[in-house]
Amino acid sequence: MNNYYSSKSKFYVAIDCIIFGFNEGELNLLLLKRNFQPAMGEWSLMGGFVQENESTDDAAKRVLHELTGLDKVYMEQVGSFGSIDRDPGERVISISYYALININEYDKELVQQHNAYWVNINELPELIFDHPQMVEQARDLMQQKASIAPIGFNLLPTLFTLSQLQSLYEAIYGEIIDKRNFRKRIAEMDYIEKTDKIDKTGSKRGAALYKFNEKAYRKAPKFKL
Amino acid sequence: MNNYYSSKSKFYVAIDCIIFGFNEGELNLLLLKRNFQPAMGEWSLMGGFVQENESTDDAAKRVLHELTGLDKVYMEQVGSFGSIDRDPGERVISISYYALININEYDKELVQQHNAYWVNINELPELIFDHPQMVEQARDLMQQKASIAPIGFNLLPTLFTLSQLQSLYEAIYGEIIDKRNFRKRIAEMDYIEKTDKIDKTGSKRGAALYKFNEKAYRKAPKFKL
DNA sequence: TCAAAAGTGTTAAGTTTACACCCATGA
DNA sequence: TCATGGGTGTAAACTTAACACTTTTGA
Repeated sequence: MNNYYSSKSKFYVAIDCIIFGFNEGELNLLLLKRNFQPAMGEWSLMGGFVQENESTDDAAKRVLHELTGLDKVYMEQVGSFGSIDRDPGERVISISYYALININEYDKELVQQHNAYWVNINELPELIFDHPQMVEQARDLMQQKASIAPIGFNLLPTLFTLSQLQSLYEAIYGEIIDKRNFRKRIAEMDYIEKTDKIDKTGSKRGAALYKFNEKAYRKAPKFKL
Repeated sequence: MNNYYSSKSKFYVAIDCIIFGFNEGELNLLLLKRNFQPAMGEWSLMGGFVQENESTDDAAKRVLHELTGLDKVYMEQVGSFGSIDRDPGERVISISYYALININEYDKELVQQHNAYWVNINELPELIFDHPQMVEQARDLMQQKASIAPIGFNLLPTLFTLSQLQSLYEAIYGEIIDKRNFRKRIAEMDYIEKTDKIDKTGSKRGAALYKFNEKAYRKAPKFKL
């Protein structure tokens, strides 16, 4: 250590993850009912401490992986939270990230081991520390980002119906969307491709399944929903 | 310290400030030509380390104050930067904030002592570490925020002409704006109030001076530029 | 046969953009 | 008197929002 840094303080730096999932028309968060200290028995976000050998982005991936078993998940930094007493046990500076996962693909055993549950985002329990603010900021940021970039597909299966997609955006924005206007806008996005597959689970008639074509999107990256 | 935290690593946490000023139709950043180690002689953002007795937001205010002498400045967190080797001297996690200041009101002596200079944002020198990314993110965030909230006024004197205001927004967006359309939009914002004062410095004819009425804005907070 | 979700176009309203000349004044 | 920035309105283009009925099929 050279002299320049020697008189400075060091801090614990934590990661907290706001994990979004989408199921049956509702946005959900994956929350821990803590079976460990501190704040045992209370609800919190999944978290962990940054380690020496990893960047903060890598730490966020690791923490998400520890709970869900998932890799290569869409994550975005929300920001850092640095009030002196935000964690009553110790001074901890936390960096929060949100993640968008397909609710069918996570490791259910790991989640059970952590005592984690999907909770409807409109019916959240009380959360510890400043986690409510983290959730609020994550939600705002995700909503904003989802309106200008095609990140919503991370919350859906590879193949989805337009009704599912619409219902997802209705959940993200918290408002209903006109079906014809919605489909008109989707039709203009050539990278949202109709497949020849039909989903029969959602209706008697059956609905066409679509997929998001990442490569085609990169060629014509215009998106607005 | 309780057992929960004891095995975890601690980190230096720094603040870096992207300080925006506006002068003669141009956006500028206040940058240091470092007369200290590390990276002496190179250009960087103003920075400092977070201390035990302050929140990260307070640390950002302190760091800005150390350079400019200013208090109560509009600041917003850009995000945290946590690559392992971002600071080649030591592992340092940095949180960056941008600040909007009135270029007429800072403490010039302090700035001189720090060997800091205003640099046109379109002619920036090479910056150390990951400061270029911080600047880019700050610029994007500020531009985005300026379009939906009346933060631009922080870059102007209390009284300003519509030409100055337009020129500011042209600098923020990096594109020219139609004068009549611009003034139409301003006229709809009742909280941007015409005073009976005239600025004669910018033209022979003289231009009406306007002011931003914060209280009136809070009653009808609609803004879009 | 009917309930339930899928699918499909047109029009009105609102917003955004383009555009050109006169005014007041000090040098 | 003229060069300079200040100040003003209208029409066309475009975007967004509102709206209702037919189709398919399994129960």
